[in-house]
Amino acid sequence: MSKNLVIVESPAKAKTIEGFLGKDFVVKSSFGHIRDLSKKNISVDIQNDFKPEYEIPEDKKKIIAELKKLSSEAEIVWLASDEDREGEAISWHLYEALGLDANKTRRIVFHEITKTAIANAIENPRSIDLNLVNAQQARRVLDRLVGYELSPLLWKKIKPSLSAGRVQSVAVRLIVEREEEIRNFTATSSFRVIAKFEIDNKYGKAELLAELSKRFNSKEETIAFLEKVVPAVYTILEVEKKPAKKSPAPPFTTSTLQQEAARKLGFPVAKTMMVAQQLYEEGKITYMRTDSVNLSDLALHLAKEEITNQYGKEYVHIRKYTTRTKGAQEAHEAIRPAYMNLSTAGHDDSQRRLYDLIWKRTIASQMADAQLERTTIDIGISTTKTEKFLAKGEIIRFDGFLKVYSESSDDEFQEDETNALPPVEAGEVLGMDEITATQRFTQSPARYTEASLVKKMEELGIGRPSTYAPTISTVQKREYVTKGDRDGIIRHYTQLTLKKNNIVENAKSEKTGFEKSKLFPTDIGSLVNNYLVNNFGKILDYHFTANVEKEFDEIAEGNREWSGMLKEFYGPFHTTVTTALESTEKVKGERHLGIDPKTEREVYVKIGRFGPIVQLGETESADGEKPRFAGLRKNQSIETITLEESLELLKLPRLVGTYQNLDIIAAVGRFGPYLMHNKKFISLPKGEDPLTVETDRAIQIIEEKKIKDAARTLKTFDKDTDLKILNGRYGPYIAMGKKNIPLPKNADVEKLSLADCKTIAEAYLKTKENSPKKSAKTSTAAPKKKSPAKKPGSKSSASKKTKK
DNA sequence: CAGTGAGCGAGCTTCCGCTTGACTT
Repeated sequence: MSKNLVIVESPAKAKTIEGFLGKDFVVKSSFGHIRDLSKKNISVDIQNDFKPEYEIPEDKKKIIAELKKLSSEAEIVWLASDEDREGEAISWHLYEALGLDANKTRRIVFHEITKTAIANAIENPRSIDLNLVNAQQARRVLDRLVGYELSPLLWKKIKPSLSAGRVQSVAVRLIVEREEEIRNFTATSSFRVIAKFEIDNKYGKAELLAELSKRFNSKEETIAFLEKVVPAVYTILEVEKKPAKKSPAPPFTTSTLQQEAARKLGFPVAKTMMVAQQLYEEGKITYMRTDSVNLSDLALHLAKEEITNQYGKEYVHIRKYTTRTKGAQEAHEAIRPAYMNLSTAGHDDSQRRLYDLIWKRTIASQMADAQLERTTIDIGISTTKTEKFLAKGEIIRFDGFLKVYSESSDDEFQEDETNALPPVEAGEVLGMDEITATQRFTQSPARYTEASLVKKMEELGIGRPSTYAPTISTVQKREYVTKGDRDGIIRHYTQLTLKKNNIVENAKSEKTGFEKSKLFPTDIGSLVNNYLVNNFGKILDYHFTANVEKEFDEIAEGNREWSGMLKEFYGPFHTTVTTALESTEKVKGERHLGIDPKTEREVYVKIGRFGPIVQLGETESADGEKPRFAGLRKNQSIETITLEESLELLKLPRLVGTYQNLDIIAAVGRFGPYLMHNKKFISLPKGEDPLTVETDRAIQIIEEKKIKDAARTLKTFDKDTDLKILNGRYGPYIAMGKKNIPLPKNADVEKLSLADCKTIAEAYLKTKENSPKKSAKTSTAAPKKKSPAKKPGSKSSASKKTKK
């Protein structure tokens, strides 16, 4: 009906813009891309200049139908997707899929969502930039070729359902190599010497801590130094004061928001994005997937007003930040509050905290520098010329932006705390209270957190704001990487103290290396990575993306033909894939650990069907004896396990003792350590070791489990002991043999007869057979996927989220 | 929920980037 149809990418944006344009405009959203290569096969005609075969995915058909109808009725269709490579492609796909008429189609772009910006865009339409579209097609096709040729290779060589891609494989590589660095790291130690001086001058009494200009590598050197300074006199040589300043960090991009929300609020990146999305949809913040640090003029103006009102005009310093990130496309503004004068917003705690962070960061970015004064005091030692003590301090003369916000750092081991120093003057002689020399160790590189991995990926130009969080979830879903904690280790160190002319040595210990929510590579992650790095080094290269981006840019500028670029890449790539496929050998990452002294058989560690295992003996041995296997424990890995640890594992299953004339066996299975008694499995509680658990304790655990099971049993039948009604996590259910059948919500357990149960069970199993695509055979391989078992009759059997 | 590991081998898995819901678990 309307004269003008405007199509943007996001519905929230559509709503805002519609308000700015008059009645003659209707604004709709495409919800992102509307066409793509088919998921089922590679969908690229390689022989025919890599022609992509596009289709409209099922969930976009309704949108396309609606847009088609509206566009046929409109006089002018305005394609207003983002002004980057992907946005240009969206416009082109819309043009093609909707069958638009060139004469009534206009391409417009705007950088900020204000009435004037949009009016301005409408005044200055252009046509679709096909070079930019082709650059996007090259990107899309290259990613498809890499992903859909490498993944099947992994299925064949390593394990089904694995995946590889330009982005995810490099992300995994970063984590695997960081782990290697940590493993190869050897800590060295040095002695850090700190003196405590007593000041007593015209300004009063005070204490002054100062560090020696040199660290000693050995205890002997340290002691020699301390002995040398026993008779020393300490004099202040110089007091140097220097002005310094600190500037605020730029406004948030997706990546920096994820980092700060992780550091300051402890949010995983997926949570940050979810909460930001909620705030965006409420109109509280601007778009949350952006690589731009730019703020609109309107935003700057309002920030200035807000800062003046709240803190005074001396706190205002309007700044224009420029993006230095590799490959940034800057189709949006930085992430900022929609209304600068709204200092709090959000419906729940997470929303309020994230909004607060965004508000403060944005406001601070437009505030004055903090003015500091850094003081260094040099303290001379009368008995040596080669060393001196230094005291460093810092005071804030003008807080500026620090009044509102200060950025956190990833560095967990910041040792230098800076505070104000007491007033002193050159020439003063100081009283020495004590000198402490503490052995300090160098730290291994830190494991990545989700957020620090995003930071690294952004630096390398790998991935985009819309994919950081999904990529991190993919590599975890594939079990290449797990998020976990590491207990620290106790480290012993030496401390030497000089006090009242005596040198005392103390042996001390500290806990070090404790890590929480860090990314660890799994064995399969390392295995896949090593295989890919060895065979596809070019793609796994940290600079691969940056290099192809340069070529995409050439295509975008019209200086290069896109199918030619792909041909150059695909030729050698495909040859490598083909040769790799020809060798039929499976990749198992096998390591030979040595020989078991008892049986004199070889011990190996490798990846088995269900994960890493140790193997005792050959698969095809001359004496026909079969090998024995044992799974690795959670905190063990193929790369680090020793022969001794492997032999320990091979001691299982082990006979613990007997109870009620039946054997108790301890072993480790798919779900961790367990006891087996009377053909029943009983998980070993945390802290119990299957290798050492004793009979008495085992009996206790078995009895506890029996009591628990009894509490779980709601009803049994004498005629059929195979069928029971139990109480589970999701309410009462029928346990029939190995199958579990949930009971209807309103079922009265008391009144149910055996026949009733059987009827319910049969009905349930029947619907279950029919509902999934294929009838579920006994699933041999990956038992991960569960068929969506619907409860019969009740559609709204909404089981509320279970908290763990 | 469930507690294997050999070998055979149906039928399936998979990429990156744009965008939101409609669904479980």
